[in-house]
Amino acid sequence: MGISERKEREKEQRRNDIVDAAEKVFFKKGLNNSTMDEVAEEAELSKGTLYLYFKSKEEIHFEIKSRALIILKKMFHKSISENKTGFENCAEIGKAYVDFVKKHSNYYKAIIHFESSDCSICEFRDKCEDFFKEDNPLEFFVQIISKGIADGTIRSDISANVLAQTLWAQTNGILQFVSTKQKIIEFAGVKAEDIINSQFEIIKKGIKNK
Amino acid sequence: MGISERKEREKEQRRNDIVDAAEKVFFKKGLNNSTMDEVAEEAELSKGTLYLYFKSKEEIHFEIKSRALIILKKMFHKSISENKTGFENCAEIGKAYVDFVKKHSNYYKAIIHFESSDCSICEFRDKCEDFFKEDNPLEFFVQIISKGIADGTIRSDISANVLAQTLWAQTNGILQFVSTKQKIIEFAGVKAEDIINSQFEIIKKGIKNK
DNA sequence: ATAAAATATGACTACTGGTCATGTATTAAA
DNA sequence: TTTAATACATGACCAGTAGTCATATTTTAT
Repeated sequence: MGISERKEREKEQRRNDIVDAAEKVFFKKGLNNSTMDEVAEEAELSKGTLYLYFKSKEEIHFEIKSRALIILKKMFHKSISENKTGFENCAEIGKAYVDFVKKHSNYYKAIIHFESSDCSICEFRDKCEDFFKEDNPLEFFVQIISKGIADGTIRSDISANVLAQTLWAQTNGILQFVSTKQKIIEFAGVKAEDIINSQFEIIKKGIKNK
Repeated sequence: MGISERKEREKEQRRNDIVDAAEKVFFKKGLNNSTMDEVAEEAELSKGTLYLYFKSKEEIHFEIKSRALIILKKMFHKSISENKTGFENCAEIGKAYVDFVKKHSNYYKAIIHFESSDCSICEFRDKCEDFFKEDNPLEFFVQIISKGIADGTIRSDISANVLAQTLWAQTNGILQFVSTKQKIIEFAGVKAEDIINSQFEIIKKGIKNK
């Protein structure tokens, strides 16, 4: 029987609608200035219904972050030129990330939020698994690093897994810094661009083989 | 007359007492689970009085972060061996930062909080200036980098200012990652230590001259 | 047609950051 | 010493909001 399947689809659809509504509200007014009542109104549902589909405001926000990661992963994929070396691919991915932050700064803020807090949501085993499944750009990055190690363009004394996580965390630090500390950066008489370029230069030297 | 000065001192003292109390409460229960009433009780003052000395809960938290930066800066200073090269000093500072996070994880959380949010408190010009004054470890780091460029042990194609900010932001990314994502890291079968070592290795290669 | 299950509602509660009218202590002036 | 003025302290109170739950409606199964 297809009824339960249809119901499942509808439920999924409604979850999506709620996230759509939340996105509009959160992106417009910021997470902390948005209320669940506003989200409910935007979704044309009652507040109680939101809690039928999500455990908390934070969980909706987490869903937005998941969307962000999906978009980011797609941009990573698109950025790759198959005929280039793993090392060159790495630079392409880096550029794609910078691009993503420029184009989708609101989505990036959602990523920052969950990168910088040991969110209770992530405490569940299955959410950890999520982190390394479809959603996550990191897994793809590991592949590219592996390719670079295999083709001899990336240093081989650090495992692909560790290297990928290191670069991911580092780069998040940089992007977080330039996207939340603009005033301090300009006060110091530096340009965000310079910091990003500097990051690329350091990494290039830092991971190149020999 | 010394009266107004004494009053000034007393006021400063009281501010400190309040921050002491807040620290106890925040560190024990976490910022979000702590209430101003609890802080008031711990400080043996009424809640209204807290607001005579601080504009908001966030401002008290900001003060805790400032303390964290002072401690960190001291550890940076202590870590330096005068007779070594700028390049070697950089590694010492890096180690000192890792040390700080281990020893003072609560203080580090306060730093993370303000590194990862474009906090409204920092919007004022004078707070930006603070960022580069007594409190801030970054200024000292710039000096060390400059030393390294001068003694030829650190690459000179990136300005000391830019390089320092880049490394600072990067390293924050790493430390934030390992201190908030332990579960994900271990789930991936990696050790936090490995990521930190990997970071050091990349940076060493990345900033060494020639 | 009817019972049961699933879904939706919005008034309500609990909590908490921040305020403010009302003190009380301290200092300056008469 | 008395009085006025200023600075400091208080806690009952307010406003805003995440999350709940008894009730109502719709959908499905019998």
